[in-house]
Amino acid sequence: VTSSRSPRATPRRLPPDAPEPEKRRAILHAAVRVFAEKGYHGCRIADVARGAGVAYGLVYHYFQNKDELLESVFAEQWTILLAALKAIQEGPGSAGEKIAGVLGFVLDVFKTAPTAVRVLILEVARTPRVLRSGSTPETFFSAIGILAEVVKAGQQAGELRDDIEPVVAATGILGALEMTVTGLVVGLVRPVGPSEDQIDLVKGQLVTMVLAGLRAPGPRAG
Amino acid sequence: VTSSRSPRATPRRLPPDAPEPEKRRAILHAAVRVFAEKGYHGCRIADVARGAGVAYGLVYHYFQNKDELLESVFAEQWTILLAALKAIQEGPGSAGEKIAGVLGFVLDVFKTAPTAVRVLILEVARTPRVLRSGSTPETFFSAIGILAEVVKAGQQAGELRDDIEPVVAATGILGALEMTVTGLVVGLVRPVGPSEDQIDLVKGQLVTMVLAGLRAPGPRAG
Amino acid sequence: VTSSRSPRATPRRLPPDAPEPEKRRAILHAAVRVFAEKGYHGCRIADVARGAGVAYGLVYHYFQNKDELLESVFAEQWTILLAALKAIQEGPGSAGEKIAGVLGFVLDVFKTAPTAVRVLILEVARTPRVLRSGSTPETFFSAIGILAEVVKAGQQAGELRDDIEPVVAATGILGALEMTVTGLVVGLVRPVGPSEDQIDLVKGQLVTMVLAGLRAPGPRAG
Amino acid sequence: VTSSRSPRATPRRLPPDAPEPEKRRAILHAAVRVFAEKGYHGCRIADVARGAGVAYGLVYHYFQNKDELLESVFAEQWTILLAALKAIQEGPGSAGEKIAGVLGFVLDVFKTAPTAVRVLILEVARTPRVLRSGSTPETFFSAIGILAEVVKAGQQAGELRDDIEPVVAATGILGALEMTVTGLVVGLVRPVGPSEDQIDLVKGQLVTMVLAGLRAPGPRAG
DNA sequence: AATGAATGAGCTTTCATTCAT
DNA sequence: CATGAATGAAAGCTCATTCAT
Repeated sequence: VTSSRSPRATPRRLPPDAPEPEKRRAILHAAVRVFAEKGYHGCRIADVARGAGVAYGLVYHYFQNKDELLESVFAEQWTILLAALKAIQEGPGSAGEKIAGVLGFVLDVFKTAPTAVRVLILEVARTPRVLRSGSTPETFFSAIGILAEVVKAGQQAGELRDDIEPVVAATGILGALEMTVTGLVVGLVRPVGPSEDQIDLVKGQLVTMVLAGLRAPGPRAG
Repeated sequence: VTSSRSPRATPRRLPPDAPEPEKRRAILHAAVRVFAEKGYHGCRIADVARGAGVAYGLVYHYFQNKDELLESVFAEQWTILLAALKAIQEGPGSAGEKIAGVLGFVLDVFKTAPTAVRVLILEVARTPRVLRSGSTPETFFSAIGILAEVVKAGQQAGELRDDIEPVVAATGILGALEMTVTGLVVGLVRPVGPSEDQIDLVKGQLVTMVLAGLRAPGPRAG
Repeated sequence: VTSSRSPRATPRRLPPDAPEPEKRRAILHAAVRVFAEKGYHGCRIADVARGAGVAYGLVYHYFQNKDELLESVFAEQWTILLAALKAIQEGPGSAGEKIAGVLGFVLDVFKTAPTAVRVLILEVARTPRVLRSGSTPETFFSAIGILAEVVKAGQQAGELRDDIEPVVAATGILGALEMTVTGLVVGLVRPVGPSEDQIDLVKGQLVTMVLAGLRAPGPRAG
Repeated sequence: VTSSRSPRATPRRLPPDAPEPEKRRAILHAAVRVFAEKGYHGCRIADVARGAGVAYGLVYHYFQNKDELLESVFAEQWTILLAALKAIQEGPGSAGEKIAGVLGFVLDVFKTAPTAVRVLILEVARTPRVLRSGSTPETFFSAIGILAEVVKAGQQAGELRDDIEPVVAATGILGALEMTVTGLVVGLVRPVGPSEDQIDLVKGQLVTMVLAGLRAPGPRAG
């Protein structure tokens, strides 16, 4: 693992104005695929280049090094996910509806882009320290933060039980979600090649369970 | 010329009767440490050998190769964990108590051996396909199976709600547990260097939440 | 972790059209030298690379692994030799002349490139099964086949005695040739540093003996 | 190749009186087998020990090191062969009969112990310099020497043509013999699993050819 | 922007040899 | 005599990274 090399001199990110070159895109996409397929360490940049149909060296033209490439993959995926979560958080609806929204969103994305979700889910928090720290502050744990906000709001509104710390609750929720997706990915929860209906079924049960676990044991809430 | 070698006659596993050699133990222990510290790929067998205080080659005397070594680490840890889960499952108590027991057990172990738990938690299901498949059938998913049994029994006893499939429930529970441990490990849920009290606190909240999520919405159970 | 690699898509052989890179040549040449000097097993890749004046890794850029490298050496040398034999076979002249031609050709080559011949002669059929089988069908035994054809033609023309099977004859001829070259190589037949005259002398005697052994015991051949 | 290690301190040959220990025998036998099967370098002493059914270290009890072991194998085999050749040389009969005797002897031995012959034939002169030189003066080339004596005697007796140097003749003869055996071993000359009759056939043709090649072109000798 | 040959440090694996028992 | 665990140097192979074109 050569991660801790030089202190990132020129972050070869694009100048903000220029349109993103097509091949950079291709590389990034290929990286997601290869990454999802072989994991962080099994992912050789030769594979990525081949997968993108570009020359070996071009990867290094667009990305400083392997770590920056993978970091970009993460960043991109997380940016999307976090934006969605934030939108849900700031949108209308009760805390319960928002939580259900988050669970539903992730599982819906999974239906259309299991590979990307797989990358996000299976590899996060298992990548070298260096990769996570600093340069990519957006991680699973940002997601936990957002969800914790939702929970806290729900508690203050009396909707959710308040004998559980928001962070603990959020952690549990996302854990359950992640493992469920993992289960779907590896074919545990359901036979592989996930039919959408099955996923919806699972989604419903997951939402039920999670909300029941958080709902304030109010005066006969139903 | 590795080509003309005959395929290892004697699998380097121990004969089942013989007592395990002290140094094999040492290597295994060192492997857990190094593994936990550097992750699967950062783990060089040179480190393991040094950590165990043995010569380089001895690792290869006891283990076929790096993969088999790490596989053994997994297998060992899982064997322990699964045995404990099974004991809980087959022991006395209601489904709720058993589930609480599982959550408590894992978090208790974490208090005494965070490193080992970390290995189990952080690296499992993130290791190369090859490693997981076949040789080590005991994985996280066996654990899910056991827990699903507990849930099913609870449902049949009318103790737990039955509108959630046991596997889905078990997946959610273990997911929440895993993410909680991860949170503890990476210092999200609480500041690092986990004081036991804090862990107990978290444990209580997790149990509360999980059980609330599963309990049958009975006639005013309180 | 070599396990999860996908089996090399592109065989590192050259595309048949492209001109052979200069350094590949250099590596091959160096391999012949080192190989001849130290034999199959004494031949370390590091030596070859150093001998060719290239970096270690480049060897693996052009050749899959050590075995493939040495296989290429063999293949190349044999290709040359077999082409020459075929040319002789298909050329003009009596069977006796052709046999003499073969013997002469090999010994002449030996005069100018003893190293290469040495590789061919001393290492052939002593290399691991794997190396010989399949991928390099051109071996000593193809040479025997060609020579057997010559013998058979000579027999049918009444020039050579026909109470000996062509294959047996060819085997004997090439055996005598090989051992003679070996003798020259190791300095048995003549003091080392073979003077050309001495070789010519030996050549003459060998040809005499071989032809006498095969000639049809005709009506007073003289 | 660790051949050139220390200058053989204690040649751990047995004291000449003691009977050879049974296990030493076993090791030697196993060495022949493994050697024949895998060649000089593929032959690991672990294999030999296992093949002999003795402990790893015992090999080192009886033999200084790997080279000495293999040397012993050679020495033993050659001792037998050279004794036989010498007996033939010093026995009665014409030069032609003696040459035929040598060819016949080797091919007969091959019928009963192809493995041993294979070792002798396929590996000789391909083993590291060190092994051949000095300690084991008995090599293929001693055999050539003996045969050359026979030829010389035949020439002086007017039986064999004298326009060929004895050494050259002997080299050719043994070369033809070796290659023929090789051909039999690898199944070129005849389908594998050599039926004895086929070998006898080949033997007859080989003798015919060799003698015809050497016989003095006398006054109508027939 | 694009290419891919070239580099070499770093890691895994092998195996002859030693030695305590 | 006999054992086999222990040692460690040596060599094969990988792959991130560079660079001339």
